Amino acid sequence: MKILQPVRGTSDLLPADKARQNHVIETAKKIGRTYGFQDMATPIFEFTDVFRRPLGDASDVVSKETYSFEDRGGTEITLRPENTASVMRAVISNGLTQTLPQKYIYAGPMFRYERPQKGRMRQFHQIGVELIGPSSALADAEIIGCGAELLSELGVLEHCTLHLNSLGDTQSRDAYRTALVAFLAQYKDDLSIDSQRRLVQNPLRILDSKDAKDKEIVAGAPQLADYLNDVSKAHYDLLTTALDKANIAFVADPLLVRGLDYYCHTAFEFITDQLGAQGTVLGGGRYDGLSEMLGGPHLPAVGFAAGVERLSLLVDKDEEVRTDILLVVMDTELQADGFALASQLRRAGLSVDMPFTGNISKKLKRADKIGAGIALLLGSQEFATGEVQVKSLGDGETQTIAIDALLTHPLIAPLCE
RNA sequence: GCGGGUGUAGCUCAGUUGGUUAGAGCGCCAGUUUGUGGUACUGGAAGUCGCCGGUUCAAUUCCGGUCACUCGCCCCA
Repeated sequence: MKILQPVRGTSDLLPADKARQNHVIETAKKIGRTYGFQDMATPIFEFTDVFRRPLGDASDVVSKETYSFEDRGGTEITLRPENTASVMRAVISNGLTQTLPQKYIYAGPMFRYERPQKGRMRQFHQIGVELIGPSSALADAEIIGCGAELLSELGVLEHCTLHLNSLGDTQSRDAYRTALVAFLAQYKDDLSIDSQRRLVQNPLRILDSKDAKDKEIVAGAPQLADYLNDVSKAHYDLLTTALDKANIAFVADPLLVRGLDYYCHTAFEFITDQLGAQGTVLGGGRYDGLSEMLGGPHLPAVGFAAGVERLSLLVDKDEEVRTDILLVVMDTELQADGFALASQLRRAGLSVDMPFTGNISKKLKRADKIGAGIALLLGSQEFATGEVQVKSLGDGETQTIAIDALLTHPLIAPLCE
Protein backbone atom coordinates (compact mmCIF):
# COMPACT_ATOMS: atom_id res chain seq x y z
CA MET A 1 0.00 0.00 0.00
CA LYS A 2 1.50 3.28 -1.07
CA ILE A 3 0.27 5.66 1.58
CA LEU A 4 2.06 8.61 0.05
CA GLN A 5 -0.38 8.81 -2.81
CA PRO A 6 -4.08 9.45 -2.45
CA VAL A 7 -6.47 6.56 -3.02
CA ARG A 8 -7.39 6.16 -6.67
CA GLY A 9 -10.15 8.51 -7.72
CA THR A 10 -9.62 10.86 -4.79
CA SER A 11 -7.58 14.01 -4.72
CA ASP A 12 -6.43 16.76 -2.45
CA LEU A 13 -8.08 20.10 -2.90
CA LEU A 14 -5.25 22.57 -2.59
CA PRO A 15 -6.22 26.20 -1.98
CA ALA A 16 -6.62 27.19 -5.64
CA ASP A 17 -8.92 24.22 -6.40
CA LYS A 18 -10.76 24.56 -3.14
CA ALA A 19 -11.39 28.24 -3.78
CA ARG A 20 -12.83 27.47 -7.19
CA GLN A 21 -15.14 24.82 -5.71
CA ASN A 22 -16.20 27.17 -2.93
CA HIS A 23 -17.12 29.73 -5.54
CA VAL A 24 -19.32 27.19 -7.35
CA ILE A 25 -20.99 26.08 -4.12
CA GLU A 26 -21.50 29.59 -2.78
CA THR A 27 -22.97 30.70 -6.09
CA ALA A 28 -25.38 27.76 -6.01
CA LYS A 29 -26.50 28.59 -2.48
CA LYS A 30 -26.98 32.22 -3.45
CA ILE A 31 -29.09 31.34 -6.49
CA GLY A 32 -30.93 28.67 -4.48
CA ARG A 33 -31.96 31.29 -1.93
CA THR A 34 -33.59 33.37 -4.63
CA TYR A 35 -35.82 30.36 -5.32
CA GLY A 36 -36.53 29.76 -1.63
CA PHE A 37 -34.41 26.63 -1.28
CA GLN A 38 -33.09 26.06 2.22
CA ASP A 39 -29.65 24.67 2.89
CA MET A 40 -29.58 21.22 4.51
CA ALA A 41 -27.40 18.13 4.78
CA THR A 42 -27.86 14.44 5.28
CA PRO A 43 -25.29 11.92 6.55
CA ILE A 44 -22.61 10.78 4.16
CA PHE A 45 -23.57 7.14 4.73
CA GLU A 46 -26.91 5.43 5.11
CA PHE A 47 -28.27 1.92 5.49
CA THR A 48 -27.51 0.19 2.21
CA ASP A 49 -31.23 -0.33 1.57
CA VAL A 50 -31.79 3.44 1.32
CA PHE A 51 -29.97 3.29 -2.00
CA ARG A 52 -30.58 -0.30 -3.00
CA ARG A 53 -34.36 -0.15 -2.86
CA PRO A 54 -35.00 2.90 -5.00
CA LEU A 55 -32.10 2.48 -7.37
CA GLY A 56 -32.72 -1.20 -7.97
CA ASP A 57 -30.29 -4.08 -7.61
CA ALA A 58 -29.76 -4.20 -11.35
CA SER A 59 -28.70 -0.59 -11.69
CA ASP A 60 -25.03 0.00 -12.28
CA VAL A 61 -24.87 2.41 -9.41
CA VAL A 62 -25.85 -0.23 -6.89
CA SER A 63 -24.48 -3.38 -8.47
CA LYS A 64 -20.94 -2.21 -9.02
CA GLU A 65 -20.43 1.44 -8.13
CA THR A 66 -21.19 1.72 -4.43
CA TYR A 67 -18.80 1.74 -1.54
CA SER A 68 -20.64 -0.67 0.73
CA PHE A 69 -19.40 -2.32 3.87
CA GLU A 70 -20.50 -3.91 7.07
CA ASP A 71 -19.72 -1.82 10.12
CA ARG A 72 -18.46 -3.26 13.42
CA GLY A 73 -21.98 -3.91 14.54
CA GLY A 74 -22.76 -5.93 11.41
CA THR A 75 -24.94 -3.24 9.82
CA GLU A 76 -24.89 -2.92 6.03
CA ILE A 77 -23.71 0.61 5.26
CA THR A 78 -23.24 2.42 1.94
CA LEU A 79 -21.48 5.70 1.25
CA ARG A 80 -24.02 7.79 -0.63
CA PRO A 81 -23.58 7.57 -4.43
CA GLU A 82 -26.07 10.43 -4.82
CA ASN A 83 -28.15 12.48 -2.43
CA THR A 84 -31.74 12.40 -3.64
CA ALA A 85 -32.66 9.17 -1.87
CA SER A 86 -31.10 10.45 1.35
CA VAL A 87 -33.04 13.69 1.23
CA MET A 88 -36.28 11.85 0.61
CA ARG A 89 -35.48 9.52 3.49
CA ALA A 90 -34.84 12.54 5.71
CA VAL A 91 -38.16 14.10 4.77
CA ILE A 92 -40.00 10.93 5.68
CA SER A 93 -37.91 10.28 8.83
CA ASN A 94 -38.58 13.75 10.18
CA GLY A 95 -42.29 13.74 9.45
CA LEU A 96 -41.95 16.64 7.06
CA THR A 97 -44.51 15.13 4.72
CA GLN A 98 -47.07 17.03 6.81
CA THR A 99 -45.63 20.40 5.86
CA LEU A 100 -45.27 20.47 2.13
CA PRO A 101 -43.80 21.74 -0.03
CA GLN A 102 -40.24 21.35 1.18
CA LYS A 103 -37.51 23.07 -0.80
CA TYR A 104 -33.92 22.09 -0.15
CA ILE A 105 -30.46 22.76 -1.45
CA TYR A 106 -27.47 20.67 -0.44
CA ALA A 107 -23.80 20.29 -1.26
CA GLY A 108 -21.37 17.59 -0.30
CA PRO A 109 -19.26 14.60 -1.25
CA MET A 110 -20.62 11.52 -3.06
CA PHE A 111 -18.88 8.21 -3.68
CA ARG A 112 -18.93 5.90 -6.67
CA TYR A 113 -16.50 3.12 -7.42
CA GLU A 114 -15.89 3.98 -11.08
CA ARG A 115 -12.90 4.21 -13.36
CA PRO A 116 -11.67 7.78 -12.88
CA GLN A 117 -11.57 10.19 -15.81
CA LYS A 118 -11.48 13.90 -16.22
CA GLY A 119 -14.50 15.20 -14.33
CA ARG A 120 -15.17 11.79 -12.84
CA MET A 121 -13.83 10.96 -9.42
CA ARG A 122 -14.58 8.23 -6.91
CA GLN A 123 -15.11 10.87 -4.29
CA PHE A 124 -16.73 13.80 -5.99
CA HIS A 125 -19.02 16.62 -4.96
CA GLN A 126 -22.51 17.52 -5.93
CA ILE A 127 -24.77 20.42 -5.29
CA GLY A 128 -28.42 19.75 -5.74
CA VAL A 129 -31.89 21.05 -5.10
CA GLU A 130 -35.05 19.10 -4.33
CA LEU A 131 -38.59 20.42 -4.48
CA ILE A 132 -40.79 17.95 -2.67
CA GLY A 133 -44.60 18.00 -2.73
CA PRO A 134 -45.83 19.70 -5.89
CA SER A 135 -46.88 17.58 -8.84
CA SER A 136 -47.32 20.60 -11.10
CA ALA A 137 -45.07 20.92 -14.12
CA LEU A 138 -44.37 24.44 -12.88
CA ALA A 139 -42.24 22.85 -10.17
CA ASP A 140 -40.23 21.17 -12.92
CA ALA A 141 -39.88 24.55 -14.61
CA GLU A 142 -38.70 26.09 -11.35
CA ILE A 143 -36.01 23.44 -10.92
CA ILE A 144 -34.79 23.79 -14.49
CA GLY A 145 -34.89 27.56 -14.20
CA CYS A 146 -32.81 27.40 -11.06
CA GLY A 147 -30.26 25.19 -12.81
CA ALA A 148 -30.08 27.54 -15.78
CA GLU A 149 -29.68 30.51 -13.47
CA LEU A 150 -26.85 28.81 -11.63
CA LEU A 151 -24.99 28.04 -14.85
CA SER A 152 -25.61 31.55 -16.06
CA GLU A 153 -24.31 33.11 -12.85
CA LEU A 154 -21.19 30.95 -13.12
CA GLY A 155 -20.70 32.14 -16.69
CA VAL A 156 -20.86 28.65 -18.18
CA LEU A 157 -24.41 28.58 -19.54
CA GLU A 158 -23.17 29.67 -22.97
CA HIS A 159 -21.12 26.46 -23.19
CA CYS A 160 -24.09 24.27 -22.26
CA THR A 161 -27.18 23.00 -24.01
CA LEU A 162 -30.32 22.04 -22.14
CA HIS A 163 -31.65 18.68 -23.29
CA LEU A 164 -35.22 17.90 -22.31
CA ASN A 165 -37.42 14.86 -22.56
CA SER A 166 -40.51 13.36 -21.02
CA LEU A 167 -40.52 9.80 -19.80
CA GLY A 168 -44.25 10.01 -19.11
CA ASP A 169 -46.03 8.68 -16.08
CA THR A 170 -45.81 5.04 -15.03
CA GLN A 171 -48.61 3.98 -17.33
CA SER A 172 -47.12 5.69 -20.40
CA ARG A 173 -43.65 4.50 -19.61
CA ASP A 174 -44.69 0.88 -19.14
CA ALA A 175 -46.63 0.93 -22.38
CA TYR A 176 -43.64 2.34 -24.21
CA ARG A 177 -41.21 -0.06 -22.62
CA THR A 178 -43.31 -3.01 -23.76
CA ALA A 179 -43.46 -1.68 -27.31
CA LEU A 180 -39.75 -0.88 -27.38
CA VAL A 181 -38.72 -4.31 -26.13
CA ALA A 182 -41.00 -5.97 -28.66
CA PHE A 183 -39.41 -3.95 -31.44
CA LEU A 184 -35.81 -4.41 -30.35
CA ALA A 185 -36.27 -8.13 -29.74
CA GLN A 186 -36.46 -8.56 -33.50
CA TYR A 187 -32.90 -7.29 -33.81
CA LYS A 188 -31.60 -8.89 -30.67
CA ASP A 189 -28.60 -10.54 -32.32
CA ASP A 190 -27.58 -7.36 -34.13
CA LEU A 191 -27.47 -5.25 -30.99
CA SER A 192 -24.17 -4.59 -29.25
CA ILE A 193 -23.27 -6.84 -26.35
CA ASP A 194 -24.00 -4.01 -23.94
CA SER A 195 -27.38 -3.38 -25.45
CA GLN A 196 -28.34 -7.04 -25.38
CA ARG A 197 -27.78 -6.86 -21.66
CA ARG A 198 -29.77 -3.62 -21.45
CA LEU A 199 -32.66 -5.23 -23.30
CA VAL A 200 -33.33 -7.18 -20.12
CA GLN A 201 -32.14 -4.75 -17.47
CA ASN A 202 -32.88 -1.26 -18.74
CA PRO A 203 -34.20 -1.22 -22.31
CA LEU A 204 -34.71 2.56 -22.43
CA ARG A 205 -30.96 2.95 -22.08
CA ILE A 206 -30.49 1.44 -25.53
CA LEU A 207 -31.93 4.65 -26.93
CA ASP A 208 -28.79 6.62 -26.16
CA SER A 209 -26.26 3.92 -27.01
CA LYS A 210 -23.22 5.26 -28.84
CA ASP A 211 -22.72 2.07 -30.82
CA ALA A 212 -23.19 2.79 -34.54
CA LYS A 213 -25.20 -0.34 -35.26
CA ASP A 214 -27.42 0.30 -32.24
CA LYS A 215 -28.07 3.81 -33.48
CA GLU A 216 -29.24 2.46 -36.83
CA ILE A 217 -31.68 0.10 -35.19
CA VAL A 218 -32.89 2.73 -32.72
CA ALA A 219 -33.64 5.12 -35.58
CA GLY A 220 -36.55 2.92 -36.60
CA ALA A 221 -37.78 2.25 -33.07
CA PRO A 222 -41.09 3.46 -31.64
CA GLN A 223 -41.00 7.00 -30.21
CA LEU A 224 -41.64 7.59 -26.54
CA ALA A 225 -43.63 10.70 -27.37
CA ASP A 226 -46.23 8.60 -29.20
CA TYR A 227 -46.94 6.62 -26.04
CA LEU A 228 -47.57 9.53 -23.69
CA ASN A 229 -51.12 9.57 -22.32
CA ASP A 230 -53.09 12.80 -21.91
CA VAL A 231 -51.88 13.50 -18.40
CA SER A 232 -48.27 13.09 -19.46
CA LYS A 233 -48.73 15.26 -22.53
CA ALA A 234 -50.36 18.02 -20.51
CA HIS A 235 -47.49 17.94 -18.04
CA TYR A 236 -44.90 18.26 -20.77
CA ASP A 237 -46.84 20.99 -22.57
CA LEU A 238 -47.13 23.15 -19.46
CA LEU A 239 -43.43 22.73 -18.75
CA THR A 240 -42.31 23.68 -22.24
CA THR A 241 -44.70 26.62 -22.36
CA ALA A 242 -43.32 27.91 -19.07
CA LEU A 243 -39.73 27.50 -20.25
CA ASP A 244 -40.50 29.29 -23.51
CA LYS A 245 -42.11 32.24 -21.76
CA ALA A 246 -39.16 32.54 -19.40
CA ASN A 247 -36.74 32.44 -22.34
CA ILE A 248 -35.04 29.28 -21.17
CA ALA A 249 -33.73 27.61 -24.31
CA PHE A 250 -33.87 23.85 -24.64
CA VAL A 251 -33.72 21.15 -27.26
CA ALA A 252 -36.23 18.30 -27.18
CA ASP A 253 -34.16 15.14 -26.96
CA PRO A 254 -36.30 12.02 -27.32
CA LEU A 255 -33.24 9.85 -26.66
CA LEU A 256 -32.49 11.36 -23.28
CA VAL A 257 -33.25 8.81 -20.59
CA ARG A 258 -32.25 8.58 -16.97
CA GLY A 259 -30.49 5.60 -15.52
CA LEU A 260 -32.40 5.49 -12.28
CA ASP A 261 -35.74 3.73 -12.03
CA TYR A 262 -37.74 6.22 -10.04
CA TYR A 263 -37.81 9.00 -12.61
CA CYS A 264 -41.00 9.91 -14.43
CA HIS A 265 -42.21 12.71 -16.66
CA THR A 266 -39.43 15.27 -16.89
CA ALA A 267 -35.80 14.32 -17.53
CA PHE A 268 -33.22 16.97 -18.38
CA GLU A 269 -29.50 17.50 -18.62
CA PHE A 270 -27.36 20.54 -19.24
CA ILE A 271 -24.59 19.19 -21.46
CA THR A 272 -21.32 20.83 -22.42
CA ASP A 273 -18.97 19.80 -25.20
CA GLN A 274 -15.93 20.92 -23.25
CA LEU A 275 -15.44 18.00 -20.90
CA GLY A 276 -15.02 15.04 -23.22
CA ALA A 277 -17.28 12.14 -22.38
CA GLN A 278 -18.38 13.68 -19.08
CA GLY A 279 -20.49 16.34 -20.72
CA THR A 280 -23.38 16.33 -18.28
CA VAL A 281 -22.78 19.16 -15.91
CA LEU A 282 -26.18 19.37 -14.28
CA GLY A 283 -29.02 16.90 -14.61
CA GLY A 284 -32.22 15.88 -12.97
CA GLY A 285 -35.88 15.25 -13.34
CA ARG A 286 -39.08 14.25 -11.62
CA TYR A 287 -39.13 11.29 -9.26
CA ASP A 288 -42.65 10.85 -7.99
CA GLY A 289 -42.07 7.17 -7.29
CA LEU A 290 -39.11 7.47 -4.95
CA SER A 291 -40.90 8.07 -1.65
CA GLU A 292 -43.04 4.95 -2.01
CA MET A 293 -39.99 2.85 -2.87
CA LEU A 294 -38.54 3.93 0.48
CA GLY A 295 -41.72 2.97 2.28
CA GLY A 296 -43.14 6.50 2.50
CA PRO A 297 -46.38 7.97 1.18
CA HIS A 298 -46.95 8.96 -2.43
CA LEU A 299 -44.87 12.12 -2.68
CA PRO A 300 -44.30 13.97 -5.94
CA ALA A 301 -40.87 15.56 -6.21
CA VAL A 302 -38.45 17.05 -8.69
CA GLY A 303 -34.81 18.09 -8.43
CA PHE A 304 -31.41 18.33 -9.98
CA ALA A 305 -27.83 17.54 -9.10
CA ALA A 306 -24.77 19.26 -10.47
CA GLY A 307 -21.16 18.10 -10.41
CA VAL A 308 -18.98 20.54 -8.54
CA GLU A 309 -15.74 19.26 -10.10
CA ARG A 310 -17.21 19.47 -13.61
CA LEU A 311 -18.48 22.99 -13.04
CA SER A 312 -15.16 24.00 -11.52
CA LEU A 313 -13.38 22.80 -14.65
CA LEU A 314 -15.53 25.15 -16.72
CA VAL A 315 -15.15 28.15 -14.45
CA ASP A 316 -11.90 29.85 -15.35
CA LYS A 317 -12.06 32.23 -12.44
CA ASP A 318 -9.00 32.18 -10.23
CA GLU A 319 -9.82 33.62 -6.89
CA GLU A 320 -6.65 34.54 -5.13
CA VAL A 321 -6.89 34.73 -1.42
CA ARG A 322 -4.95 37.76 -0.31
CA THR A 323 -3.75 38.73 3.11
CA ASP A 324 -4.16 42.41 3.91
CA ILE A 325 -1.13 43.13 6.03
CA LEU A 326 2.36 41.77 6.51
CA LEU A 327 3.72 42.53 9.96
CA VAL A 328 7.50 42.58 10.15
CA VAL A 329 9.01 42.62 13.62
CA MET A 330 12.51 44.00 13.24
CA ASP A 331 13.86 43.34 16.71
CA THR A 332 13.69 40.00 18.46
CA GLU A 333 12.74 41.50 21.80
CA LEU A 334 9.57 42.96 20.24
CA GLN A 335 8.18 39.60 19.03
CA ALA A 336 5.55 39.41 21.76
CA ASP A 337 4.56 43.01 21.14
CA GLY A 338 4.26 42.19 17.46
CA PHE A 339 1.97 39.30 18.28
CA ALA A 340 -0.15 41.61 20.43
CA LEU A 341 -0.40 44.14 17.62
CA ALA A 342 -1.32 41.42 15.09
CA SER A 343 -4.04 40.18 17.44
CA GLN A 344 -5.43 43.66 17.81
CA LEU A 345 -5.56 44.18 14.03
CA ARG A 346 -7.17 40.77 13.50
CA ARG A 347 -9.88 41.60 15.98
CA ALA A 348 -10.60 44.64 13.83
CA GLY A 349 -11.22 42.29 10.90
CA LEU A 350 -7.91 42.63 9.09
CA SER A 351 -6.00 39.61 7.83
CA VAL A 352 -2.45 39.74 9.12
CA ASP A 353 0.56 37.52 8.54
CA MET A 354 3.60 37.79 10.78
CA PRO A 355 6.73 35.84 9.82
CA PHE A 356 8.58 34.42 12.82
CA THR A 357 12.07 33.91 11.41
CA GLY A 358 14.54 35.48 9.03
CA ASN A 359 16.05 38.92 8.73
CA ILE A 360 14.02 41.94 7.71
CA SER A 361 14.68 41.50 4.03
CA LYS A 362 13.59 37.89 4.12
CA LYS A 363 10.46 38.67 6.08
CA LEU A 364 9.50 41.42 3.65
CA LYS A 365 9.86 39.04 0.74
CA ARG A 366 6.86 37.19 2.01
CA ALA A 367 4.65 40.17 1.15
CA ASP A 368 4.52 39.21 -2.51
CA LYS A 369 3.66 35.59 -1.82
CA ILE A 370 0.68 36.44 0.34
CA GLY A 371 -0.45 39.36 -1.80
CA ALA A 372 -0.26 41.90 0.99
CA GLY A 373 -0.60 45.52 -0.04
CA ILE A 374 0.74 46.92 3.19
CA ALA A 375 3.66 46.07 5.44
CA LEU A 376 3.91 47.23 9.01
CA LEU A 377 7.46 47.44 10.32
CA LEU A 378 7.83 47.34 14.04
CA GLY A 379 11.27 48.29 15.38
CA SER A 380 12.64 49.42 18.70
CA GLN A 381 13.26 52.99 17.53
CA GLU A 382 9.66 53.77 16.66
CA PHE A 383 8.18 51.43 19.27
CA ALA A 384 9.85 53.55 21.94
CA THR A 385 7.57 56.42 20.94
CA GLY A 386 4.52 54.22 20.34
CA GLU A 387 4.88 54.32 16.57
CA VAL A 388 5.19 51.90 13.68
CA GLN A 389 6.23 52.20 10.02
CA VAL A 390 3.48 51.79 7.44
CA LYS A 391 4.86 50.77 4.07
CA SER A 392 2.67 50.84 1.00
CA LEU A 393 4.01 47.96 -1.07
CA GLY A 394 2.66 49.28 -4.32
CA ASP A 395 4.83 52.39 -4.45
CA GLY A 396 7.23 51.70 -1.59
CA GLU A 397 6.17 54.84 0.30
CA THR A 398 6.87 54.53 4.00
CA GLN A 399 5.61 56.70 6.81
CA THR A 400 5.83 56.43 10.56
CA ILE A 401 2.59 56.83 12.49
CA ALA A 402 1.26 56.25 15.99
CA ILE A 403 0.15 52.64 16.60
CA ASP A 404 -3.08 53.96 18.12
CA ALA A 405 -3.91 55.66 14.81
CA LEU A 406 -3.40 52.56 12.65
CA LEU A 407 -7.04 51.66 12.21
CA THR A 408 -7.91 55.11 10.94
CA HIS A 409 -4.99 55.26 8.50
CA PRO A 410 -6.30 55.92 4.98
CA LEU A 411 -4.68 52.76 3.61
CA ILE A 412 -5.88 50.53 6.43
CA ALA A 413 -9.32 51.79 7.39
CA PRO A 414 -10.94 50.63 4.11
CA LEU A 415 -9.70 47.08 4.74
CA CYS A 416 -11.53 46.75 8.06
CA GLU A 417 -14.81 44.97 7.71
C1' G B 1 -14.80 -4.26 -15.69
C1' C B 2 -12.70 -3.58 -21.22
C1' G B 3 -9.40 -0.91 -24.93
C1' G B 4 -5.60 3.24 -26.38
C1' G B 5 -1.76 6.85 -24.64
C1' U B 6 1.72 8.53 -20.95
C1' G B 7 5.25 8.04 -16.56
C1' U B 8 12.89 11.75 -16.22
C1' A B 9 13.96 17.53 -10.26
C1' G B 10 8.40 20.71 -6.51
C1' C B 11 6.14 22.21 -11.80
C1' U B 12 6.52 22.17 -17.42
C1' C B 13 9.49 19.29 -20.39
C1' A B 14 14.36 17.96 -23.16
C1' G B 15 17.72 13.69 -23.62
C1' U B 16 20.03 8.78 -24.05
C1' U B 17 20.28 4.67 -32.12
C1' G B 18 22.04 0.58 -24.59
C1' G B 19 28.16 3.08 -22.53
C1' U B 20 31.86 7.44 -17.38
C1' U B 21 29.57 12.62 -13.26
C1' A B 22 21.11 12.70 -16.54
C1' G B 23 19.95 18.46 -18.56
C1' A B 24 16.94 23.27 -19.30
C1' G B 25 13.25 26.88 -17.90
C1' C B 26 10.19 28.15 -13.88
C1' G B 27 10.01 27.54 -8.64
C1' C B 28 12.90 26.93 -4.03
C1' C B 29 17.32 28.34 -0.84
C1' A B 30 21.52 31.66 -0.15
C1' G B 31 24.54 35.93 -1.35
C1' U B 32 25.29 40.96 -3.59
C1' U B 33 22.00 44.26 0.56
C1' U B 34 23.90 43.36 9.31
C1' G B 35 16.67 48.56 9.70
C1' U B 36 13.35 47.52 4.30
C1' G B 37 10.00 43.47 -0.64
C1' G B 38 9.20 43.24 -6.16
C1' U B 39 13.72 43.85 -10.64
C1' A B 40 18.80 42.40 -11.75
C1' C B 41 23.23 39.59 -11.14
C1' U B 42 25.96 35.42 -8.74
C1' G B 43 25.93 30.85 -6.45
C1' G B 44 23.45 26.44 -4.29
C1' A B 45 20.25 22.36 -3.04
C1' A B 46 17.11 19.00 -5.22
C1' G B 47 16.22 12.98 -9.43
C1' U B 48 15.80 4.90 -6.49
C1' C B 49 14.75 8.35 -14.86
C1' G B 50 7.02 5.26 -11.39
C1' C B 51 7.92 0.13 -9.18
C1' C B 52 9.42 -5.20 -9.78
C1' G B 53 11.66 -8.67 -12.77
C1' G B 54 14.13 -10.32 -17.53
C1' U B 55 17.85 -9.87 -21.66
C1' U B 56 23.01 -7.85 -21.69
C1' C B 57 29.86 -7.08 -20.14
C1' A B 58 26.59 -2.72 -19.35
C1' A B 59 19.43 -0.77 -18.90
C1' U B 60 16.81 5.63 -17.50
C1' U B 61 17.00 3.57 -22.82
C1' C B 62 15.13 -3.03 -25.11
C1' C B 63 11.34 -6.90 -23.26
C1' G B 64 7.56 -8.62 -19.62
C1' G B 65 4.63 -7.61 -15.50
C1' U B 66 2.69 -4.09 -12.14
C1' C B 67 1.06 0.66 -10.18
C1' A B 68 -0.46 5.59 -11.18
C1' C B 69 -2.26 9.30 -14.35
C1' U B 70 -4.87 10.24 -18.86
C1' C B 71 -8.40 9.42 -23.18
C1' G B 72 -12.44 6.34 -24.92
C1' C B 73 -16.30 2.34 -23.73
C1' C B 74 -19.75 1.43 -19.74
C1' C B 75 -22.47 4.71 -16.48
C1' C B 76 -23.44 9.19 -14.77
C1' A B 77 -22.82 14.90 -11.95
